[in-house]
Amino acid sequence: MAKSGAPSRATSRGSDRSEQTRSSLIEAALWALKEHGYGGASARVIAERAGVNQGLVFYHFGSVVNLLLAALDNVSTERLRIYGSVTTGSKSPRELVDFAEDIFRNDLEAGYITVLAQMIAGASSTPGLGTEVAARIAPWREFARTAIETNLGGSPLSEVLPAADAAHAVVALYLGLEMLSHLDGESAPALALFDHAKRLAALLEAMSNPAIPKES
Amino acid sequence: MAKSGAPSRATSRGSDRSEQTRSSLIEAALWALKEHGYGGASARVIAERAGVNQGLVFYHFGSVVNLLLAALDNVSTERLRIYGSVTTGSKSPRELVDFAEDIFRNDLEAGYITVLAQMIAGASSTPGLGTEVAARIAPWREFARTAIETNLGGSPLSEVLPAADAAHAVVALYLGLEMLSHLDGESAPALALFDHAKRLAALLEAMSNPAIPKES
DNA sequence: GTCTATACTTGGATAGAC
DNA sequence: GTCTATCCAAGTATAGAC
Repeated sequence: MAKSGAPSRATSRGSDRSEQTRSSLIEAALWALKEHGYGGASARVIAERAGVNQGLVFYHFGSVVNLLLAALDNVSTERLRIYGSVTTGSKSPRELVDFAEDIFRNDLEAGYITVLAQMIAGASSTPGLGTEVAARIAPWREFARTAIETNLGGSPLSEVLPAADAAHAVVALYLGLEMLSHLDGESAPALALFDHAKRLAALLEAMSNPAIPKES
Repeated sequence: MAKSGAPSRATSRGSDRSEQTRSSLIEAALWALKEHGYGGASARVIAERAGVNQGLVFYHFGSVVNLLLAALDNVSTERLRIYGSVTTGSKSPRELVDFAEDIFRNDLEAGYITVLAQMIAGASSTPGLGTEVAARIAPWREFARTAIETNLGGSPLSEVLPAADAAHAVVALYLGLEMLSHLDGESAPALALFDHAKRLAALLEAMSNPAIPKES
């Protein structure tokens, strides 16, 4: 049952040489998506960035699209690993906005939303890609829904605006803000919105508890 | 100073043969953007749809990107021609949401937002395209700002949320909702949001005028 | 001035080397 | 099993025909 060629270091499964090229290709794919968008994320560009032969994209992933999906998979799991643990605990509207801002800033800086937006937009150009992308970002959307649900579930706001619809709006807003930020080359207008949202949330809290300054 | 070749019908400037191919190319370009996205809007695909030789794209527009920008120009002017006249008149928040919904439904159906989103996303792949697109959609954004400004300028909401920032959010939301609608193949969740928004607007109105059922 | 046939470039994919 | 050299298709652009 000996694996095959090189007998030297058969420790990690799948030969760590293979694993190395795979991961460097994935990293390069993410870079390409952020830097050159979906249209500029070609096998050649990605391979050059990774410092490997262009054909390896197809050997390891079968197609460029599959590589991009694998990259998206990586981002998704990494993202959920970071934020998944923070989702617990009931928050006030203001704290929830703070939380949302943290995530947005972080995602924006890391380029996660760029990757997401480019993959969604690119799905229009590549038959069959849409459902794949949709499946992969379903956890993102579910995370948003849960965060809103568990933190505003009891609030009167949830009566007039169901968590599922609110989450849909939030995700859409994230996407749109990213695209405009990217287009304009500045994220200030997007970030300003969170300040306003915080003020609105504070107002909302004040209205819910009209005259209860402290209750510990 | 005779123009040149065909003397037969020199009525419309630029020879109407030329004008005809130009307009059919623009129409085909819009179709391609909606149907196949930025990445699928190639000279060959567009020309085939228009029923003309592929080289004409470059003769008439210089490059594919220029053709796409011309198409975006067409959409922009058409859109402003339709909505520009409706912008006047002060509306209540509820009426404003109604107005926004009308525009969104119309734009979505016509595919205008798709074209917009694809061009913005595609700008990441094509150097220099970003500024061109930004310049062309500036009127769209200005229109949103003005509509909010003139209709909610006096409202207490404008104190905590400036019209410029609100417009930014609205445009971003439009873009994001379109992308998700396109991805999921359904626009119901997006449209549901307008119902909620209408209810919220009604609530807002009721809160502003606590106990004035009629004043005619 | 308008259009077509052709040249050139880039990108996806695989047959075959190691 | 891993990778490279090579092939083929698609895309942009232009030289030259009408």
